[in-house]
Amino acid sequence: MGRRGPYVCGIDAAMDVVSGKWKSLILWELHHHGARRFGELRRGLPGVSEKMLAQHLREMEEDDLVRREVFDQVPPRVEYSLTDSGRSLNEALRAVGVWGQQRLRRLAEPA
Amino acid sequence: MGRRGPYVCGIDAAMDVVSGKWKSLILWELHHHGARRFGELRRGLPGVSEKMLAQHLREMEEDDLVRREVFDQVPPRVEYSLTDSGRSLNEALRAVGVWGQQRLRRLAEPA
DNA sequence: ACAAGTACGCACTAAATAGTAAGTATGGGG
DNA sequence: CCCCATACTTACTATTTAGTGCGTACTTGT
Repeated sequence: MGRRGPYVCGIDAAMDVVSGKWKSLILWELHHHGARRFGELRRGLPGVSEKMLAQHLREMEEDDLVRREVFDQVPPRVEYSLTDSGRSLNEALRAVGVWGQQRLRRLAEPA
Repeated sequence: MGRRGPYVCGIDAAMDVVSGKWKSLILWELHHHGARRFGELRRGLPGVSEKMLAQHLREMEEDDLVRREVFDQVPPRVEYSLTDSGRSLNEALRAVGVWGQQRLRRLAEPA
């Protein structure tokens, strides 16, 4: 899929790992719910398909943003949580989220 | 192109306007060079095609991130600069850029 | 016996995004 | 006269990304 470098600067390197329709939302979900199972995440992200969710989680695992823990049970149980790197990325995105909320307000009030 | 809403949260609303291979870099270029002409931007973003640059600039103008000024001269002169909204988005992205630089360091030192 | 829930993988299709090459109008330089 | 530069647009193609639906293996519930 994506490129994983070479990057011309930090923003470039960061945007590469968050670009993907659901990645920032996955980060957010995991951040404020802690560990979540595949199905919980799916229900928390209305509209995501199983395929995309799995694919994004794989990539984020490869990029060391999320940790995947498999419990040897039946029915299968798999939990996802943020790594330190994922947590700090999510924090770095906070200011962006605030900007986005202002944008939402601007869009809502056409003045 | 994209969606321009509806958005489930601020991050979503913000990511929508910065997603695009060059948008964050355009923001950065305009931020630390001030007003720039089309050709200057193109030369400042190695690898961008004229088509993509024009397309991204149109979208960013629509999203009120950049301002476009046309000078009635021959040969044509068009200048792009950040709006207040674009400037504040760029500031919000600063933390993300810092995170990305750390990632670059991690990628460089495979330790 | 049969459907549901679990966490996916795979094949196929559709849609979005990006690249390439050419064309537009104008004036200056060789 | 022809080419270069400016700032694009358009047409066509290629690549990437996303959506749909089915299959898997096992267990509990009806």
